Parts: sequence; C-alpha cells; structure tokens
Amino acid sequence: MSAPALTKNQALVFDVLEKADGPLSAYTILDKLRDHGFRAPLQVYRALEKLLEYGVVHRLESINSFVACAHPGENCHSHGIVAFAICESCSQVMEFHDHEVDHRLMDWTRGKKFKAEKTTIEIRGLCEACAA
Amino acid sequence: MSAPALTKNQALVFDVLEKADGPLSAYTILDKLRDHGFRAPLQVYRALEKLLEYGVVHRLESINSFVACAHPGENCHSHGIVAFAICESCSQVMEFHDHEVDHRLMDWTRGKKFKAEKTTIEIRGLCEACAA
DNA sequence: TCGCACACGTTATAGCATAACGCAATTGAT
DNA sequence: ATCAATTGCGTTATGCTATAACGTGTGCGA
Ligand SMILES: [Zn+2]
Ligand SMILES: [Zn+2]
Ligand SMILES: [Zn+2]
Ligand SMILES: [Zn+2]
Repeated sequence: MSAPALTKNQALVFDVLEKADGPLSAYTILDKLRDHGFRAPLQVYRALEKLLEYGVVHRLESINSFVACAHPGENCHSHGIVAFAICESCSQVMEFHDHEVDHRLMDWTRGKKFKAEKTTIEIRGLCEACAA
Repeated sequence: MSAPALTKNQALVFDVLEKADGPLSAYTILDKLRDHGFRAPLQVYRALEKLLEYGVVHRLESINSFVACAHPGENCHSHGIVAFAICESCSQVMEFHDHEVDHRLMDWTRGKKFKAEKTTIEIRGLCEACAA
C-alpha cells in the first residue's frame, strides 16, 4: 500500500504527527488543528485511517496514540512486523524491526495454522535518559 | 506476585472471565454481573486491577478486553513475555510464550539501555477453523 | 482504642471512537 | 456531455472505555 498524494486533511494530520516529538492521541491532534478548521473527531480519525492504510503512520495500541513512521521512504510493511519501545516518562518512541522475532512468530502461527493479519509489539518502560 | 485469596468482587469477575469462551470488555463483565449486585464500571475495573496484578488475568491492549490466564497454576511472569493470537472472527484467544522472542527483544532493549516494564505481543487474524 | 490500609459503593466526569446523515468534488464509463 | 459510482468532507449525535473524587465500613496491628 503506497501513499498517493495526501488530501488536505490527511496532510494536516500527518504534518502534526511528523512535527510532534512523541505519539499523539486523536483528540490532541484535533486540538492542534482547530486553528486550521478542524471541529470534530471524525476529521482526524478519517485522515488517520488513510494514513495507517498507506503505512506512513502507526497506531500504538497500548496507549491509544499515533506516531509518524520513523522510516520514511521505506515501506514498513516490507520489513515485516514493526515493534515499538515507548518511554512512559518522556513518551519518546523508538521504532524497530527484528526479523528473528518475525520468524519466530511466523513459525508459531504456521504451526497453529493461524492466519496473522496484524501484529502488535509494544514495549513500555523507560528510555536510557529517563531510567538514569 | 502470587494471588492471595480473592475478595468477593474479584472472585466474581475472575469467574466470569474463566467461564467465558473469549476475551470480555469491562462493560460486558459489568453486564454479566448486574444480577450479582454490580452497578458501576469501577467495581469491575478495581477487581481487574488486582487480578492483573496477581497475574491471573491478562489485558489485551489491541481490543480493550480481558482474558483469564490460560496457564493456571504457573506464574505467567516467570515465563517471560506473554504473547496472544486473537481470532477476529470467533474471538478465540491463544496464549503462548516464546523464549527466543523474549531474548531477541531483551537483547534489543539492553542494546538501547531501555528499561522494559511491560511488553505487549498480540497477533490478530483468523484461527485455523475460521480461516478455512 | 486508635490509626491505618483496603475493599467497596456511588456519582460524576474524562477520554477514545464510530454511526448516520447530507453535500460537494472527482472520476470514468457510456 | 452525462450520469453513476466513489471518495472526501462537515456536522450532530451517540456509544464505548476508563478514571476522579468522595464517603462508608471492616479488619488488624500499635
Ligand atoms: Zn514505520
Ligand atoms: Zn524517556
Ligand atoms: Zn497467562
Ligand atoms: Zn476463529
């Protein structure tokens, strides 16, 4: 799923996420875009839905928030499962891929004949700076 | 964290989860316990908080739901990270542990000096029966 | 007996997400 | 060109998930 030209709302939402230094909730995005005419949650959620589909934004399930993909240009899908480390103090997010983890999980799903559609890996804790 | 004797509310909530054939949301649990005197979400959430602490219940972040631990007796903590495969059709949940995955993720966190507190691994898709 | 910790009940509120309606712009046959 | 289908958009209303804040009662050790 590669990204076509973004619509106005999609571009606004993506821009907010890209400039943010951490994950944002949909309602936080909404607040940041009120000056640009956003009035309702659906304007944000509809844009996010497309951005997720295009793979340029990721959803962090464990904190109900969204981040711009840390690997612009590449297609995150092609790297297999995406994993995140989320600092609960400064909310910094590190995105990474690990093929060995992918393979282990794929081995498991193959063994169970489970058809995986979407896999979430999220590590919450403290980043190096915050743990000190 | 091993489980002391459960209080009345904790036992009721745990019982509902154990008898369920899939994950339940807090509000679904609430509805199932109205006949037992439950009237407010907090009664459920407070019980869940303890059950999660004791490790006898797991929270599925990606679907805002809760399941009884599939490995009663053992302490899930001692097996490292717990992973779940969730069927989006029949909502069956399979819980498993994979030490190799644990090690890979621990290697990554060690390398980044990230102090992991809680790791979520959830695979959503279709179980063998539903994929057929 | 006093103080504390803990479970509990209740009301209110905050935070996250989608349903349903209608309109406008775009596209792509016919 | 025209019509139909698709897509994006705006708005209102609603539903689902989770916690804050306050008060009560009970058990237990100092
Ligand atoms: Zn990415
Ligand atoms: Zn940090
Ligand atoms: Zn378990
Ligand atoms: Zn199934």
